Amino acid sequence: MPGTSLDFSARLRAAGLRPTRQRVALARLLFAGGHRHVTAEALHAEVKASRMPVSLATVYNSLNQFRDAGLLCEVVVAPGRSYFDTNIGHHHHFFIEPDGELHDFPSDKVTIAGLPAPPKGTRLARVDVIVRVRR
Amino acid sequence: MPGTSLDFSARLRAAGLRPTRQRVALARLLFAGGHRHVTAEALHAEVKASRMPVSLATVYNSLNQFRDAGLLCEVVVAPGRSYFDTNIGHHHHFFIEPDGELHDFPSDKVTIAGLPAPPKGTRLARVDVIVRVRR
DNA sequence: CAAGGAGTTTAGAATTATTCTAAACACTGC
DNA sequence: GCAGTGTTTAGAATAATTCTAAACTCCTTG
Ligand SMILES: [Mn+2]
Ligand SMILES: [Mn+2]
Ligand SMILES: [Zn+2]
Ligand SMILES: [Zn+2]
Repeated sequence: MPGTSLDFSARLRAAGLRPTRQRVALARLLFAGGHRHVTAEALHAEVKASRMPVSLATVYNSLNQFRDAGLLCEVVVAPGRSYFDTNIGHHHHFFIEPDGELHDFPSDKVTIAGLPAPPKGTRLARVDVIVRVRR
Repeated sequence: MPGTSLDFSARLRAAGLRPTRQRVALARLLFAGGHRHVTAEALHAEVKASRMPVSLATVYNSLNQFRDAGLLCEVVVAPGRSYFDTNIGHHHHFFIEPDGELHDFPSDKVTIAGLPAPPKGTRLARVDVIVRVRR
């Protein structure tokens, strides 16, 4: 029986976050099913429809905390449009331009060769590839 | 003698834009020197310091028009942080995380192999690679 | 080289995404 | 249970950007 509150409590605690009712409710929405790409507003709409509504500020706080704790990552595709991504493995994205849909694709078959060395005094943190497509 | 107003007028006209005083002033700042990565606010500050100040709304309008006309492209690196880029050739970016600096690197030595086919009903528009580095 | 109309600029208001504030609230360890 | 600290919340604030509609200017036409 996956998806009990206890699972999410433990997971949050393991990440150094108190398992409050709000965070557990959000974690369930985010992590119970498969991977998701979700905006703060969309997640707020979802949780508002549940029996345990959560304020928008808490949705933002929680998403930022989850990201900082490594439970999520954030993908910025356009000005004012950022998605929180429950897939934290190495992968890249298709961005479908008119609708704003994001789709994952695995990075293990993608090879990026010939990248120049990072500028002096800097260390590589991450390589983001966004493949923009149109209908 | 590169950089006369006439050059920029012609260039704007060729792009289908009326060469107004404001657009010419902005085009000079953007295109007279080498390639630039500039935010709307930064360009507004620059043009305010000139003998021909331009309103912030016009800076935004012009940057969007220049981008739509293919004179610029826009690079989004973080929520609420987008740069207008006078380099419209194929290239990619280093993003230096704490400072927010953007640096070009040419794409001709970079090979991206193994990209999956675009989702059904879509056509590839552009591939953005952002290499995020930290100090 | 006049109009005159379409396109452009502008100040300021509006919108959107996000963060801040500070008071109320709730986990947690004792 | 209680205290204490961390969390939540409504609402205000901030930041980036767009909208509005009135004033202005480029450019074509006569
Ligand atoms: Mn954020
Ligand atoms: Mn824009
Ligand atoms: Zn993803
Ligand atoms: Zn560039």
